[in-house]
Amino acid sequence: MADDQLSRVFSALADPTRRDIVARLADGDATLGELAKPYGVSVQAVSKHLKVLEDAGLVSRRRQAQRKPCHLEAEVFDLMTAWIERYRRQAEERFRRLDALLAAMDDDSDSADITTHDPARRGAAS
Amino acid sequence: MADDQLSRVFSALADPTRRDIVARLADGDATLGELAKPYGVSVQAVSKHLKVLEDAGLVSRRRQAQRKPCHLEAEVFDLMTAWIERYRRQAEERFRRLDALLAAMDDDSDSADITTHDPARRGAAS
DNA sequence: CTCTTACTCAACCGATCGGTTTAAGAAAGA
DNA sequence: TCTTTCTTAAACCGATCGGTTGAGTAAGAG
Repeated sequence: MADDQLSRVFSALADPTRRDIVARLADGDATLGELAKPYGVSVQAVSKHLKVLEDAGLVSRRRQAQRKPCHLEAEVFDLMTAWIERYRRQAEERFRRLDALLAAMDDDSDSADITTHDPARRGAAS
Repeated sequence: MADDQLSRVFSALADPTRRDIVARLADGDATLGELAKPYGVSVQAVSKHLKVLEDAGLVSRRRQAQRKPCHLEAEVFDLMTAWIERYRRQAEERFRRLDALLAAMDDDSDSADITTHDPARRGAAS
């Protein structure tokens, strides 16, 4: 995997177990042992998941006696939403312009062939 | 990798090349050949990237003569932002309550009721 | 029909991933 | 100190990933 933070964050959240861990940490800090219980895997496996989340900056941990509770660092979410929103907006702006163009061509129709974008596709989710 | 769509979307965007492809498609549809040019890898490699994006629902393609232009399906972004916002909000709400609790304990410092936040509560995800 | 363009399929390769088991810290309590 | 509890490290394994090369398909253009 690439070593930039955005890649690490997306990659970390690509795993359902790690997303579930994040979901539980949104509710409150927890230790490795607590986090590991619900899953049918070893504590060591969950420890690895935690390390991935930590490397992505999504989780921080501070030693506290023997324990080392995990804390969700929600700010990193902003990195993703910023990226996502940027290109969503860009795509939407592009659609807006295309729709305007098509509308204009509808008014005075018989010029220009438009093969670059099929308006029938708009709004078709996946 | 897990086979649910959220995992596929996060996983697809965990790769910088694929994010760059998405960025370029936000600017307008493009063919495989066009997309492949800037990268120092084979056309086949880029074709694989496109397949990953297609399986995630981020890109659609329709045959058009020999070509098969790629089109960005920006609606899938909503799936991610919904997930991200949910847990960001949840974490922020939690912080808000904790701050309020600490403030209350500061005001009248011996009757604090710590049961308002139950750390054992489980949030389901994925 | 042949040639060229655009794309895909299949096999392979090294690296990484998610999991295991086994072993080794690190900190508190007896 | 010895024990117990919680966490990490190391080695290993099968599966998947990102890339390659080489051959194959689809559809104009001559």
